[in-house]
Amino acid sequence: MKSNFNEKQIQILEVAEVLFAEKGFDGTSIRNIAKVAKINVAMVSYYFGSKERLLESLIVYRTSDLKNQLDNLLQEDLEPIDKINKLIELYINRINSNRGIYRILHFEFTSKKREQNLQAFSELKKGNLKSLETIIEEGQKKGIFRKDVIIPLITPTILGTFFHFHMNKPFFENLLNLKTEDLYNNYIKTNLTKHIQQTIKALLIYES
Amino acid sequence: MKSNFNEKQIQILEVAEVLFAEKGFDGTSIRNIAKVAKINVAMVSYYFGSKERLLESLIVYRTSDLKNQLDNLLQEDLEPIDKINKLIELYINRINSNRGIYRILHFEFTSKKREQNLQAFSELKKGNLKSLETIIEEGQKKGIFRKDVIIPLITPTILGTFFHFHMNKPFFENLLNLKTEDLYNNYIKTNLTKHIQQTIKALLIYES
DNA sequence: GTTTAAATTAAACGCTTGTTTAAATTTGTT
DNA sequence: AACAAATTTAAACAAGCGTTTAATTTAAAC
Repeated sequence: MKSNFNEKQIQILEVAEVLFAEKGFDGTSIRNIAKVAKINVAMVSYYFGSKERLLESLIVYRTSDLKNQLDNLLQEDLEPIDKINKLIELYINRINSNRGIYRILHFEFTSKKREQNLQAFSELKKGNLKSLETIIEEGQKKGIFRKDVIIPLITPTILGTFFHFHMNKPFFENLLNLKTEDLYNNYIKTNLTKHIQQTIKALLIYES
Repeated sequence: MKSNFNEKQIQILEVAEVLFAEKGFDGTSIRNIAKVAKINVAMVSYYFGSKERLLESLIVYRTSDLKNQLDNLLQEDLEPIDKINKLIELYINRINSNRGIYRILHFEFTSKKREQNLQAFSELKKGNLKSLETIIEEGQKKGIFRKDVIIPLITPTILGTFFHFHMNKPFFENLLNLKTEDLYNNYIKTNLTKHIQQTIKALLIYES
């Protein structure tokens, strides 16, 4: 898919992503973005109209191809539990390599004041949930998954675990001795991913 | 435990809590706090020194008695799994009835720029983890809990699930038809709490 | 090469920010 | 009642905010 933004716009968007993620939307000024991106303050208004619209553009720019990735996964020929594991891996990989925008989404779109812009984001989440539902129902029909799980609460467990870990990065770096960025990333890719997969598997398959 | 803050200070703190939670630290101005609390803008500086120190005071004011609650739980005469369930309930109840401050902690103390104030908060988290560890090791000794779980990752699953649900409140209100505040609260108290307990139990007890 | 449109700039706009000042008021003590 | 200390106030401060303006430079079209 070709992007609707030109070079200059992308340059601004990517600086904005870093700064919004680092210091929040309110904590970042247009002058701050302009300085880092080495452009004039007026360029943001010129290209995006306003600071608020810059944020919207950023979200469009970064989340437009997730749905495709999920659809591809659904059509693979795998056992339900393997699909779940792959979905967890996909989520974590994706969020982990787009930390900036997901941090921004997490921080800015949970507050009341931005509820009006929520629609596109909300549709994205509903689509994601639908994909998960499809996989789980398939597993239930096959008699592999238990039927008393509340499917909409599984996403919070997957994403919430990851986010809570990542949002408390300094704490866990210290606690688990993850001194370098590589060690930290590796811990996410292996231990944290495995923990989440293990947790969801236990939840779906366990029979008391 | 008696509070170190006088009436006027508490009045300011509680308004600040509401506004910080609602609009974020950067999104809330001292004049905004002053207007809602019906005091003069200068009073914040007079009583707390600065806006930043107001935030620190707020955290002290709201988190000073959690440790006691956890210690009491540890000394109860219960099976490990019941202690875990009670701990989950305690966490959720506590966070749920102090949503403001936990939202603020979650939002403000995960960004790089406030890392220096993190120490007191970090100690709190370490203490909480220690309590959880004690319970799980007890269960492992008794042969009830599996031994290949990564204990520090259980807290992210418990709290992360809750937070992710709560941070996406508008989405889940819509999805699950929780039209009133009462319905929403009740869903947390019953279904969400049960989901988390079920998840952690499955994780701890499941044997492949 | 001239004309037209797009991009970029510096400067200014009015407004809000956190904090300080110094004067006024209230409260407590003798 | 008189004094001192604590509290509260309105006003001012400099600095930063998002956005707009109008002039200038660059690029494209003819």
